[in-house]
Amino acid sequence: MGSRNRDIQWSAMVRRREDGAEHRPSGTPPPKPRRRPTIQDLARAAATSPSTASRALSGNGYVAADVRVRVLEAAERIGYVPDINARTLRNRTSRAVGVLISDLRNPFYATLAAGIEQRLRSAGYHVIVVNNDGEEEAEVEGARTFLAVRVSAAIVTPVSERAVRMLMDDGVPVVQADRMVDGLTSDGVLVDNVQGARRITEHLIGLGHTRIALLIDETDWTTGAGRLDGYRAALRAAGLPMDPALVVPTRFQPEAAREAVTALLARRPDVTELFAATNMLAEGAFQALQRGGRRVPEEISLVAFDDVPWMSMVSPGVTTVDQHTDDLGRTCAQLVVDRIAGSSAGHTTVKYIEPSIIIRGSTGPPRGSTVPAARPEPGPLTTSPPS
Amino acid sequence: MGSRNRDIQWSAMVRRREDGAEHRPSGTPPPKPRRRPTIQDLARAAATSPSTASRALSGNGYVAADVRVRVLEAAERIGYVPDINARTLRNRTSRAVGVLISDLRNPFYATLAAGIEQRLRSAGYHVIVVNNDGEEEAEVEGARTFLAVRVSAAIVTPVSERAVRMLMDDGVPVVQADRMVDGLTSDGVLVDNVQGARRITEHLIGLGHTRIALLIDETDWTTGAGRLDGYRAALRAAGLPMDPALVVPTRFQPEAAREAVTALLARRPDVTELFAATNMLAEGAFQALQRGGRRVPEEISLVAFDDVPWMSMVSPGVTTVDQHTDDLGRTCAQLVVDRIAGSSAGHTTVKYIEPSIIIRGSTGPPRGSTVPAARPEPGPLTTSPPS
DNA sequence: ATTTAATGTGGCATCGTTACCACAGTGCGG
DNA sequence: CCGCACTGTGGTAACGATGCCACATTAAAT
Repeated sequence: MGSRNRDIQWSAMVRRREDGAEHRPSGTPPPKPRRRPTIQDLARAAATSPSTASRALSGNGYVAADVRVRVLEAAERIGYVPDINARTLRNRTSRAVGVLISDLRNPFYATLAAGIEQRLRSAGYHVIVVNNDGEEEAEVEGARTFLAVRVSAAIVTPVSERAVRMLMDDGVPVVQADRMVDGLTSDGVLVDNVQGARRITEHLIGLGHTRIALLIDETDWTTGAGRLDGYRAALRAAGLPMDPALVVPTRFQPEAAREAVTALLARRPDVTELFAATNMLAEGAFQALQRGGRRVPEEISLVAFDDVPWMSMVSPGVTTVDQHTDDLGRTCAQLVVDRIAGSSAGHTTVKYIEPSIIIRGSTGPPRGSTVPAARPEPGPLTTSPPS
Repeated sequence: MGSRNRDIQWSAMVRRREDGAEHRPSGTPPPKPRRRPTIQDLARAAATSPSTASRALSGNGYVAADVRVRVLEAAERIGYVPDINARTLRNRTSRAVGVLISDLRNPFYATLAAGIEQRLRSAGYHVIVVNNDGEEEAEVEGARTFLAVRVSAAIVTPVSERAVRMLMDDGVPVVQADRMVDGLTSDGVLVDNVQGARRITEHLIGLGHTRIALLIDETDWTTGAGRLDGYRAALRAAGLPMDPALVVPTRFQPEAAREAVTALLARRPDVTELFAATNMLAEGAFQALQRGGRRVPEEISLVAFDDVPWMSMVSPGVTTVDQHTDDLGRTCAQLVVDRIAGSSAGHTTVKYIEPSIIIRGSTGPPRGSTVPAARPEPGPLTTSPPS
């Protein structure tokens, strides 16, 4: 399959083709693309008409058994591959779905995309991926691309209202993933942020923490707002004081979070617990604690929302809310499939993914607590049923 | 933008639309897609002909200035978006590029895809992503999809020979990424695996290690073969014995690597250094060391090939070979752009990405060494120039 | 004044596929 | 024996965009 001979691979930075192809001056257009066999060629090869060949391939309408076989064999023989563009043009509907996400480099979005692609592919769709890097312009540009290729649906982790609205205005079914634009009625799959945040906060309270800082980058979306609400609800329910200074705003980058945490710890040495609202913020928080030489969880505990790989690699592992991102992606894809099939016509569906809590070593009783530390390390374990 | 009001978001698991749309029984096809304006509609709206409208939009051929303005305004007004399928059909060339990769959930591939998408998007292409999960069947299926949509090029991290060959046989320009199928002459972007492995092995030898185990999952591809060769070359150059029992084969999953490492350490307690050939293997190796209670790097050192996020989060951080994956992806995309533009016609290009070494805390002198440990922790630092 | 060039415009065929329709056989019941 | 349902086939017209070509108008050159 591959080469075992490194010398061959290694011999040159640039290999030149040795075939007889004339050297064409650079700048000239590439050689005319080889003409691909059309259904006309196929019909000829199978000694029938294009209409019949089409019916034989698609299974719509009458075709004699032997003719069908002839057509299929001929298709195989001449390497016929139908032109999706022509088909889409004619049928006015495609098997393409647009996926518009914020940042493939973030494992959350990568996993989401993987889940979406997996299910859509097995349902016979292909996926056009546009990354928007969190920028509205790129998002709108992506939406325009989706309209241009006539995708039959789009899955979007929205950054702004415009893109989703554009798509919906044009009649493209949209599934919003992870968060939804307020006021736009589309299908969606959300995580139960309130419940996840509340449950993990309760876990902390149960350990004896009373001064829990929440590190958060936005509260404009249901994600941030829900996590804040869950945090507050847990405090309220436990009758704990709600100290506004413990809700620490930050930008979304790890570096920003790191600085925010460092500043917080200097300002409020009484904090015994950090709750990072996203995996990026958790990254910064973790680094701040590490560089500050804080022992976790003896001096200070840490929890996160959104489980990503590094959290189970570090020690102590980070206690976190598992969003079941893969499932989130697959569910989005399923809604798309249902919507296209028409089985969800007449109403929109918003599904909630029930997150679970993964308790690792980063949480323990607050320092000075009389309760002996019962650390479940090693080996992450889940305390809630799968969603 | 988003909702601050969790109660609204929260009120129901499934919201039903309140508009007057009649409830259609499920199973029936969705309502007819709203007819999108065509270039005919645009021409009418701009009081001109389709030909002129086309010229006005594309900039090919003569159009009076005022007419151009009228057309552009009309396009904006009626929301005209050209149909890519019709255009592709007519032009026999598209702005779509297929990307066929192994595993979006692996940060290596996710980053690669992100780099590819980024550059292609800025060059005006859109990307069709197919994940093959390392399976040949899925890969071939993906290639078939690319042929069907008439992509103008494809970027592939090959799993088998078939898919790449299929594409090339059909005249689709292919850029092979990370590894290349032996005997197929296409553009490609590879990492200088030999050099990377050699340099990091030399680093270990410089620290005093002599019994360095290489954990590796395959040597059939240039990736594995190159890393093995680099490892051997460094040993040879240093005059160290080449113990075949220290080249440890394993399957590619972290779990397999974990078991392989555990078994190795039991069998060969004299090993002072582990070199994991991929990020997945490093994950397993790291876990094995952690669970086995080995102190790193005092008892045993660890290095990896391919830097992924968790390696800089754990402590000690993992010394590793940085493949500049993002750059790898962007370079692939650039080759595609050049190939389509015809500027690389007449020869194929294979580019090598020069990796660099990131020294973190997981490497130190072997136990029993008289040289005092000079640990550069904390703070990763790069010892080589960027590629 | 007449040719020639430059600027502009619209008609038309085409890309490859499919659905609709007309039509041709066959078998069967009345 | 005729009509009718059923099976099966191929012709044809679209889907929407575009580039070629013919043609029209004006400006410039002889």
